[in-house]
Amino acid sequence: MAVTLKDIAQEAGTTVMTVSNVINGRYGKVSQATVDKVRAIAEKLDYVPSATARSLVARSSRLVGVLLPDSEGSNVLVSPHNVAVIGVIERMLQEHGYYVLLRSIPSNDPASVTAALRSWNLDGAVFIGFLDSQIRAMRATLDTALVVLDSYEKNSELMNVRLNDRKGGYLATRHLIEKGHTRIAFVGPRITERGVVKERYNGYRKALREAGLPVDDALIVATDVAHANGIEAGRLLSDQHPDVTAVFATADLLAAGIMEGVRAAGRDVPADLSVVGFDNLDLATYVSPQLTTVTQDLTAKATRAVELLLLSMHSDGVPTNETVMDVELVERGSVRDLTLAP
Amino acid sequence: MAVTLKDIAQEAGTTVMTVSNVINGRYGKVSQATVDKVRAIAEKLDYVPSATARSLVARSSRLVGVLLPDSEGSNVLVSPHNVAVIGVIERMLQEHGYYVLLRSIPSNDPASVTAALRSWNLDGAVFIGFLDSQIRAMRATLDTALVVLDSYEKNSELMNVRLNDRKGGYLATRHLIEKGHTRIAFVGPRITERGVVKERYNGYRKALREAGLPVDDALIVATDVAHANGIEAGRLLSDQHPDVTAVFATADLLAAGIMEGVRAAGRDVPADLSVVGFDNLDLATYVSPQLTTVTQDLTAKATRAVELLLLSMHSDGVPTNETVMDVELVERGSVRDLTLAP
DNA sequence: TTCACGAGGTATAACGCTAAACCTTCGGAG
DNA sequence: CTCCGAAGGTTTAGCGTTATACCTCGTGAA
Repeated sequence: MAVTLKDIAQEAGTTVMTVSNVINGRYGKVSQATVDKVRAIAEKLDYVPSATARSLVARSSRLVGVLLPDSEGSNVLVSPHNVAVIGVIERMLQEHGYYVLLRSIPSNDPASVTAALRSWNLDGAVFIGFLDSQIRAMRATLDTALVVLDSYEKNSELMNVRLNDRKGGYLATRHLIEKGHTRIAFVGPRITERGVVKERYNGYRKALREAGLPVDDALIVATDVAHANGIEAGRLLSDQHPDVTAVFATADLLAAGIMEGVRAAGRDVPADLSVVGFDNLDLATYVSPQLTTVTQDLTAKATRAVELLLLSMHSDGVPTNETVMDVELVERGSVRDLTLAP
Repeated sequence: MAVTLKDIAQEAGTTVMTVSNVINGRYGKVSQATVDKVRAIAEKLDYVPSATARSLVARSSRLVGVLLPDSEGSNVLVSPHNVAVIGVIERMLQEHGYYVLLRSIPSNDPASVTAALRSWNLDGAVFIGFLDSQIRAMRATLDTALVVLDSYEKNSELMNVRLNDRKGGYLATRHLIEKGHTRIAFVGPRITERGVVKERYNGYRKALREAGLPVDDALIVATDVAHANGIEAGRLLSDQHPDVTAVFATADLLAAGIMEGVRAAGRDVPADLSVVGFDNLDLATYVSPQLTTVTQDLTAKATRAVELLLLSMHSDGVPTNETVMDVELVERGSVRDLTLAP
């Protein structure tokens, strides 16, 4: 049985309220002698205040939900990005005295779980990696301060922190152009109306246009972003598009696969085909040649998200609508410089 | 302001207690008419019971702590293993009506945070990836049902779920022996009195002895388990031990590095050197040749851990002391069969 | 001498919920 | 016609805290 204020009060021969005052540093109302006595007893009994009781009266739980989609067995935790992000978020919230309630959300019926979460009276929530439709469903049932990571919905009052994917696509493609490439393939998931891929594609287009190069739809390879898909894409590219000298892949995993596929087809990276990825996974430095890729500052992203969340938890005005985090290109060994003598 | 039992009672013209009975399915005490009315109103007002209030009276929080060590910026979440494990744990606990409180613990002063956690009156806790000394410190302050993942402490009353690392080392080495290798290096962290590495090493020794092969300390390479260390080790092995035809590396990351180092030294895997790893990371299938490695069933491990935890949460008797999960060898392309004609 | 005031408390109520004891009514059984 | 028990409640108390209002001194000013 846990020690309560009452226990301390009894032993100190005073009231619960006085003990509470001491524990919470509300001196002013208490004599030094009492403070000392209560302090000593609390220490001796190893008193820890009850978070639940406090939540009840304070009408604030000090709990922040971190919600991830759970698609039958493999949830988004799996992405190394999100893992790092969650780590940073947890640590920051901890510093501010908040606790993290981790919850995976069934993709088919997100609202069912958010309803359950509401019972915890969360002070805030972070959504990571959800589809827009899911976000909308959850936001409706869960009633808290809220920040979303990586949403691409336009017309919303959500606080959203996402990457500058367009710039990423642009930087990758421009880099290839600067190195003398003119036939540059775009490999990634099917391009939709809006979303990450569309953004990256827009950056790709922009770079091409800016350089006066044609945008050739034949150079767009639509595929999933797993390693195996990359291998296939690399083969295909080598076989059917021998004129292509460079690829921008929307994910490192894909890029790594492409490198292997190209090699399997008897060609070489970067001699015959240059590759730029996106994400800067650890993997990018494990492959050889090491992968030139687009990188983001995960810590900065997570930090920004928590800052925004804390802000909107403490003041009711929603401060910003969308924060777009910067990206950079990391040059490594997977791009050949065609402007040098052959 | 959240809807409470009181609100419903008012609107239904009855008492809080009756509403509580209806909400919790304690019929028997309530007429069908009342049940229906209260139900309807609760639905209409979108009532969700307060978890904090319930915790307070039930003296059980429905909260399970999942604790991870946090060593200045990069916590153990980073390991893909633990990520998967946490995912499974969360989902299982969710099914049983528990919520997960995720917490990273400063490695230097673990007890400070566990004290704070105690205020949540956790129903249980899972420790993942801690050192024995830390576990002891935390166990002392945190007073709950408890299950530990991957501890190698012997003499304890902890419930511990760990891998059969010894068997892993044994299987890897035996496989190499079966393929005709006799000079087999062991690459991994320094071997300590007890712990993962020691266990794997014991397995390695056992396989060698069993085959009547000498155990040569010169073939033990102590190193960290990062990719870069692997490269170095691969080089070193190629340069200084040309007679060695096979390596057992205690981690896939290391194994992948070794493969690269060997290649950098102008030799080939598996032609000149065979490599077996440990972990079966995704990476193992991304490298070429694909890595032969020791694998574990992460889901089984996480499941077992939660089962044990639930057990010890519900009954006070500590059921088991240590559960050792099985491992298997996955054969892929990084081992050469020397018994075939050259 | 009286009064106001501050210092150092104590008492009460409330947060939202549940367990347990306590009231009504009503329809039989004795 | 009295008493009993069941059905369908209601009341009271309590989980561990905190906010707020309320007491009781002793001191210094009027």
